[in-house]
Amino acid sequence: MIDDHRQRILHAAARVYAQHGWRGATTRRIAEEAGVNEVTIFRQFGSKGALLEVAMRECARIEHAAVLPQQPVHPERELFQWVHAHHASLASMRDIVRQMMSEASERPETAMCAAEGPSGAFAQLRQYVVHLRRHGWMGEQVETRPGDVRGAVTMLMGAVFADAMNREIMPAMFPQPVDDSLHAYVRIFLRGIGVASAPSPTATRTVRRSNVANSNTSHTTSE
Amino acid sequence: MIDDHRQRILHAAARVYAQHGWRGATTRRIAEEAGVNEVTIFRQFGSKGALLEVAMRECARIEHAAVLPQQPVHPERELFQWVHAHHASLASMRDIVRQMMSEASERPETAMCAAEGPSGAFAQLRQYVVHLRRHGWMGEQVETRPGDVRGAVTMLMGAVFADAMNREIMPAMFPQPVDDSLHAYVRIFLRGIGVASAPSPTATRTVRRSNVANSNTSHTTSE
DNA sequence: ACTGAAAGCAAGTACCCACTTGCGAGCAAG
DNA sequence: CTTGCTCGCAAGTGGGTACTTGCTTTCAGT
Repeated sequence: MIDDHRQRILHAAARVYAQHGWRGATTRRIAEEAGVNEVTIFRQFGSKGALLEVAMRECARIEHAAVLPQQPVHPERELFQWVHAHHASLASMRDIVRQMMSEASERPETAMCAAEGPSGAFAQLRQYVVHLRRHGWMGEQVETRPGDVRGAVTMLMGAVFADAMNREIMPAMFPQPVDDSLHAYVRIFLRGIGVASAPSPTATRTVRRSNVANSNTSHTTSE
Repeated sequence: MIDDHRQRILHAAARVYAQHGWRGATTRRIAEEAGVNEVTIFRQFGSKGALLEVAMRECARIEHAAVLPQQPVHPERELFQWVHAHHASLASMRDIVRQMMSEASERPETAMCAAEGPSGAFAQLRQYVVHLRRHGWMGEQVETRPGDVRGAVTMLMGAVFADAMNREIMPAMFPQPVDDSLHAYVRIFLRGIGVASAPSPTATRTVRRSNVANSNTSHTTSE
């Protein structure tokens, strides 16, 4: 209540920036969108640059609630839910992320800000894969080459990112509804890293033992 | 030779636009970059908008030379080469594509222009999958669900797109060198759509019969 | 009712932008 | 030599933009 104006200005700034980019986000437009006098912006934030910096930092603080479990039970379902949340979160910030990326060369800090979300999700997914292996979900990977698991993680994240960014402007590349695509991504990802529909009991037992033995140094880095 | 200035201005416009976007691509900057007087731009093209339109149309006319064969012989190798070329092409236009996408809402025609390349590649890849199936490379797909093949095509294209666009600004998400990643994408894609390392003879025979049945499609069987 | 902080309003400053105009220099063809 | 074309140069126009200043209004806390 006390900072009603401040919040309104911040949200308006984010909206206008998302639509028109840095140069197009004029103080006049932001003030108009916020229903506030232009001078108020300068009194509150000092300058357009300071305003946008605060607005972007605020915007980057969103974190998608979905979390991958440490003990996989139903990988396909768990991954789909997670991917779905990640996709929704990215899609809701679509315009802002696009602007930030296009200004990466001119204002590098904004690009860093846009990279935070996906990078965190990437790390989460890698950790989940470690748990999958530890709990015996990944087969003998007879055909899997050394870098393929890492590549699969990058591939899934990239596909979800591209889907969230481009679906609306390139309908030809997305013939299926979102959920169908996401399900397909997840299934192909799991097949790609050699996850069957049930964990192999022997592997489960083996890893359980080794987990008890050295619980902290376990082969988390090996993929 | 005769249109030395015109070409210099066009190239300069593309470069400046790629770096600074539409609003940041001022006629002064373009003229400076081209080593030409600002007035020359207006005499040659009439307006900044007309210049950029010509420049973007010119830029979109690039087409990546790689073509997928109609008769698959070594899917992994063929796909990698194709994907590699597509990735290189996208990466070389990275900045321009980013700008175009960020201005999709303000200038829709530029987004259409940016979508041409990927859409064409998408259609090519779908066609290649048809040829793979027709020539017996795809197994009984006992586990493949109806939309998964389409999803796999979208996924591969999306992953390559995201890789080309984001690799440099989000190094955390791309731990491997480009070629390793691309190889992984291709292998996971092939595994995802159920392509083994050699075509199944029974499937080949089956398809051969159906090809004879309706032989209007040119299937170029070489046996 | 009084006070002080915050907001609105009108006007102004200094700059940048797209675009125009007028003029003179080079240069090739008749 | 003249004609015609293109280019460079200098200056200017009208509009937008970030930001400032001075003044008035509003309104909550005392």
